[in-house]
Amino acid sequence: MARPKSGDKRKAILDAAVATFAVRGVWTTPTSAISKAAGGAEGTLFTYFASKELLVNELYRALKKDLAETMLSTYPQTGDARAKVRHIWNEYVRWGVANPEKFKVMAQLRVSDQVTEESRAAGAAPFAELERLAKDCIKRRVIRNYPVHFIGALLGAMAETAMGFVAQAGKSRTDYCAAGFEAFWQGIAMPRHTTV
Amino acid sequence: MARPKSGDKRKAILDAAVATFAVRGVWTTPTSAISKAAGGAEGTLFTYFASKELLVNELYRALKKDLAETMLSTYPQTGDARAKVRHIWNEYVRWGVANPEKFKVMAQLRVSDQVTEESRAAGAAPFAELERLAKDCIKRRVIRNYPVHFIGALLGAMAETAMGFVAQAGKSRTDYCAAGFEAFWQGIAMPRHTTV
Amino acid sequence: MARPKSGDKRKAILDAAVATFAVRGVWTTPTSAISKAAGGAEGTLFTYFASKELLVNELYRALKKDLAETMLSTYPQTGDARAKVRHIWNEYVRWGVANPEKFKVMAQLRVSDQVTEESRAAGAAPFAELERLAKDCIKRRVIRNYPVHFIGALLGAMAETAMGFVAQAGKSRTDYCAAGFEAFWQGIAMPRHTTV
Amino acid sequence: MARPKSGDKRKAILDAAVATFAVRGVWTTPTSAISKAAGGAEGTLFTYFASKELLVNELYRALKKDLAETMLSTYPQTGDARAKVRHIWNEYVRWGVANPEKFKVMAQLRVSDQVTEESRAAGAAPFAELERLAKDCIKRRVIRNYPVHFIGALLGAMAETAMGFVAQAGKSRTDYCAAGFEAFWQGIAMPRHTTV
DNA sequence: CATGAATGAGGATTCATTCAT
DNA sequence: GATGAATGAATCCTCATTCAT
Repeated sequence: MARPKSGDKRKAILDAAVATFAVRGVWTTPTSAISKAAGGAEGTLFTYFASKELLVNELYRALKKDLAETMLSTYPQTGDARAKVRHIWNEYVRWGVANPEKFKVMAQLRVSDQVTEESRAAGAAPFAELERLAKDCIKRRVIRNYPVHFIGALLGAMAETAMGFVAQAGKSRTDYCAAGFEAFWQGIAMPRHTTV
Repeated sequence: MARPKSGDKRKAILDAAVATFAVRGVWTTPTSAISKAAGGAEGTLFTYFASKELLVNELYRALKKDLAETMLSTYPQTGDARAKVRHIWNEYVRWGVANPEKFKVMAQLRVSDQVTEESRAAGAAPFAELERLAKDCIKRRVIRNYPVHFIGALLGAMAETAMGFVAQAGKSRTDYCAAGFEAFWQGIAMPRHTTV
Repeated sequence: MARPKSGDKRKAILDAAVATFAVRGVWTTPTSAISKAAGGAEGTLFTYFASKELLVNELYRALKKDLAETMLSTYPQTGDARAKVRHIWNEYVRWGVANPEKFKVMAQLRVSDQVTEESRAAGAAPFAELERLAKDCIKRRVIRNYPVHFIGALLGAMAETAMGFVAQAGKSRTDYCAAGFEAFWQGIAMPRHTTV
Repeated sequence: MARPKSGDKRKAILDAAVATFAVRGVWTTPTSAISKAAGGAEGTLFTYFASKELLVNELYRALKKDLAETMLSTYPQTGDARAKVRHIWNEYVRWGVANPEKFKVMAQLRVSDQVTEESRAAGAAPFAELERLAKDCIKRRVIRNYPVHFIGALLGAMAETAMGFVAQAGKSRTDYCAAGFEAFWQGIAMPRHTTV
C-alpha cells in the first residue's frame, strides 16, 4: 500500500481545524485555511474528510473523546462520592483552561445545527461512567433525586462557567474552580438535617 | 424625523432573522433568506443594516433587551431576596421556553466571534438591576461572597440548562424549573448553621 | 420592478455559450468562459440559468427552436410533396452551413447524457409539421411505408452529412446539397415501375 | 520486450473506459472512475496513457479498429457489388447493436474536439478497402459518381441511424436494418432506364 | 510496475453587497 | 425608499496528474 493514509496527517488537520476555528469561527473559516494551517494541500483535507460538515462532526467526536479521556483516565475508583465528583469537576475545568481553543470550538459546536444527533450520541457515550456515578449517589441519598442527565447538564454548564472565569481571571483572589464546585455540590447535595 | 426608515420593516427583518437563524444557523443562512422571510427585497435589508455583521450585532442587543424587559418588567421591588431571585429565574426560564427560536439564536450568538465587545457590553447593561440585587444579598449575608458576575453567569448557565429540559420534557414528572432554581439557590446561599 | 431580467442578457448568454462551446467543447468550457464571452459577471449567468446543466438543456431547446423556425417559416403550404421536402432539406442544410457553431454544438448535445428526455421531447415538438408531411406522402404512396420517425432520422442524418461536406468543400465541383437530397429522395421514394 | 507493460491491463483500461464513458459521458467521467472500473489503481492508468486526452484518442482508434475488423474480417472478396455493400452495412449495424456502449462512446468521440486529426486519420485508415469498393462501383456505373468520402459518410450516417432504431425497436414489425440498406442503396444506385 | 495519498489549479456555485430602475 | 438584477470575490470540492512507498 503506497503511502498509507496517515493518522498523523488526519490529526494534523483536526488540530489545525481547532486552531483556526478558535480564531475565525467554525462556520466562517474556509477549509483552505485549515489545510494551510495543517501544512498540506487544499485537496488533502478531503481525502481524510469527505466534506467540511463531516470534518466538523468528526472534530466534535474527537473533542468529546479527548475530554472524556482526560476526565476519566485518572478517575479514582475508590473514595467517597464527593471526592469522585470533585475529581471530575477539577479535570473538566483543568481541561478547559488548558485547552482554551478546544473549549471555544466545543462551545460553538454544541449549538451548531450541523452536528448531527449521531455525533452527539457518539460524543456522549464515553461519559457513561459519570451516569453510573450519579445514579449511585442518588441511590445512596448523597444527592437529590434529579434525573441524571439534568445533573450532568448542570455540572457541564457550571463547570464551563467556572472555566471561563478561571481562564480570564488569571491569578485572581477568587478560586473559581473551587467556588464553582462548592456551588454545584451544595446545589445538588441532599440537604442535611443538621450541619456542623 | 430621526428615523425615516420604517421601524416596522426593521423589526420585520429582525424577526425574520431570528426565525431563519433558528432553522438554518446564524452563519449558514444567507441574507437573502432573511429578506425573503421578512417579505422584502434582498437589497432592502441593507438600508436598515449596513452589513450582515451589523445586523447580527443589532440582533444580539435586541434579544438581550427583549429578555431584560421580560425579566424586569414585573420585577417585585419589595419582598425577600429569595423571592426576587426566584422571580428573575422564573421569568428567564419562561422566556426561553416561550421563545425557543430566540433562545436558540442567542445561544449561537453568545459563542460567536462576530458579536463585538461593545455589543456584549450593551447587551449586559439592562441587567444592572440584577447586579444590585446580588450585591445586596451578599452584603446582607444571604448568599455567599462570590463576585457578582460569577453569580450572574451561574444563574444564566443553570437557567438555560433548565430551559432546555423544560422545553423538551413536556409534561414530565420533574419540574425542572423548580429543581434548577433549588440547585442554584442552595448552591449560592450562605450555609446555615442549623437547617430545619 | 428594478432592472428587470433582460431577455437580451439571456440571449447574450445563450449566444456566448454557443460560441464558446463550439470552440472549446460543451463539457470542457467553464461557465466563466461563457460569462466572459457574454460580457457579464460570472454570477450573472446563474440568475438566468440555475446550473450549467440547465443552461445546456435550455440551449438545446433554443437551438432546436431556431432550426425549426428557419425550416418552417418559409415552408410552402402548396406544391408537390417532393418540392416541400426539398424545401425542408435546403433550409436545413443552409442553416447548418450558415451557423456552423450552432451546428457543431447541436451535434455535441445530441449525444450528450445531460440533455434530458424532456428537453429532447420539447426540442422535437416544433417539427410536428414534418411528421404530417411524411404521413401524407406515405398515404399518397409517394414514399415508402417506413415509420415516420425513421424517415425523419434519415433526413436529419443525411442532411447533416451533406452540411458537413458543403461547409468544408467551399466552391467544389460537387453540389453536396443537391446530391444529398437526391440520395435521400431516391432512397425513400416509392420505386416506380417505369422511369423516364 | 517492446511493451513491458501488460497488454491485458491496457486493454482492461480501454474496456473500462468504454463502459464508464457510456454511462457517464466521456467528458464527465473522471479517470478515477475508469481506474476503479478497470480494477486498478488511479495512478496505473497513467503508466499506460500519459494523459486522459491521449487515452481518449487511443480509445477512438481502438474502437475504429475494432469496427473495421468486424466489418472486414468476413468481407466477401467475390460476389456482386450490392452484396458486398450489403455485407458491410449488415456488419456495421450488427456491430452497433451488439456493442451499444462502444457505439455510444464513438458517437461522442466523433463530435469531440479532443480527438485529433491524426487520430481521425488513423481511425479511417482501416476502411480503405471500402473506398476501393466504392471506386470500383462508380467505375462500373453501379452507383452514382459521388465523391467516395461522401458515399462513405452517407453510409455511416444512415447505418448509425438504422442501428439506433434496431436497438430500441426490439422485435418490431419493421426491419430497420433492411429498410435502411434499401434506402441507402436506392439513394446512391445509378438510376436505371427501365425497372422490372 | 502497482498503488493510492498528495497536490493544487480549476470549476461550479453562492452570497454579501451595490446600483440601476 | 423599495426592488431585485448585477457583481465578483470567495467557497467547497473535483480531478488530472505526480510521486513516495
